[in-house]
Amino acid sequence: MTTLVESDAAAARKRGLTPEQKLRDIQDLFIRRWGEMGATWGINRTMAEIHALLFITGKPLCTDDVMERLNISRGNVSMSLRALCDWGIIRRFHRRGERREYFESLSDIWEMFSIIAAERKRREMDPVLETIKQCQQMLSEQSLGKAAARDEDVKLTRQRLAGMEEFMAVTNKIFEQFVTNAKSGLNRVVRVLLKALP
Amino acid sequence: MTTLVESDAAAARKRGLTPEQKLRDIQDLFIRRWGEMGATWGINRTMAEIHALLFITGKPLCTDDVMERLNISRGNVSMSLRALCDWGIIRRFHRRGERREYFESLSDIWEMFSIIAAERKRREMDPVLETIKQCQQMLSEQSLGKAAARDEDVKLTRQRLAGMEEFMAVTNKIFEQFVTNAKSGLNRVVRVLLKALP
DNA sequence: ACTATCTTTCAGTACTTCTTGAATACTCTG
DNA sequence: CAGAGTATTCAAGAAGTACTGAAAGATAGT
Repeated sequence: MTTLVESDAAAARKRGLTPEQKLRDIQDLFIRRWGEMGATWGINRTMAEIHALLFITGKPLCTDDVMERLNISRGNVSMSLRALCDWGIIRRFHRRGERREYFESLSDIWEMFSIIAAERKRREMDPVLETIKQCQQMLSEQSLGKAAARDEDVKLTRQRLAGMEEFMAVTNKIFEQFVTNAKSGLNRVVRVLLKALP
Repeated sequence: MTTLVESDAAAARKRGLTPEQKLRDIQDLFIRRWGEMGATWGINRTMAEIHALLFITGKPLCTDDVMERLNISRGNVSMSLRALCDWGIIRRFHRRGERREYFESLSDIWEMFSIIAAERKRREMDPVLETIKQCQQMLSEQSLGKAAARDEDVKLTRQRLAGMEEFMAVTNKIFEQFVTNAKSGLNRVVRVLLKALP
């Protein structure tokens, strides 16, 4: 796949494309890869590609720009742009005297990452932590009775839950740090981490 | 959804289930949640559930145990167990004098996390970093020619690529730390990080 | 109020992924 | 080595997701 893309671009260059076309090819390379990555992380490929496009060009684009560039339908673009806005990693924006709306990506990757991390923590990790606590509560001596609570299997499960709780709690904490220290602070976090390690 | 599960379990308790059944209900609660979470992270729900089952019970189980417990077909269980083994987060294992094979989950969550992080880095982040470098190379003055290389749009894209490269590089580094410090070391990493932060 | 331009929605379709179950392969044991 | 018990594979079908295009909904200008 990559090979195909590469050789297309390479061939094109030799055939003497305009600089604009070359730039476009290079951007497409990035866009595709980003889309592929998104797909494996549970983000729909098209949405990831649209975001990659807005990010990599660094320019505000309108619906038709995106449609033309990525060959997708108006409806799809509309829904995906809305979703990206909901996530908060692109901004709608309006040009005086122009009818259509433009969209542009946040430019700071650390900030985008913070936003996404916060949201995924809230949506996916918090509920798990809650469930773990609930399970622990249900496995307590009060809930089960003394005899049952001493059962080997119960003890094992309790142990596993405790391990998982610790893990989730620490992970959550790290996420929180990333979130509250967004932007400038984040770099600090990372520098601290990297220096402190062998 | 949760409410349904909860109230089922609660009702059952009142009807006087055996301790084994109660334990089972509680484990199921965890298993479902874990499955849901997996799904949003690009891991197939069933696979996540099988892993959760092996993890939470802490006991070796055979194919039929899993089939019966989660109501899934033999073929599906077989394939999912293999995939989990490939990931390296569960172990196949053979009991003397018994014909069938058993499976058990690693017990250390930090270790499992390391394993998964390493693999996803390799499969998903490394290729992106490589693509970014390739794009940068193609945008260099040598590749584009002097005039084109000074173009505003080219500069913008170069800037975006640089930002992304930094981000990916740092993230990769963190992942690497997690991986090489697996197990005991990991806790240290985390403690360092958490203490160093406000 | 009408029109031109742009956006959103959504039913239907295309595509992808997951699951099953039956066929096949493997592996012990007598 | 026959056959019982188990495991694996894989084609077909089911379920789930994503995408389109056309129609309806907005909004701004006249």
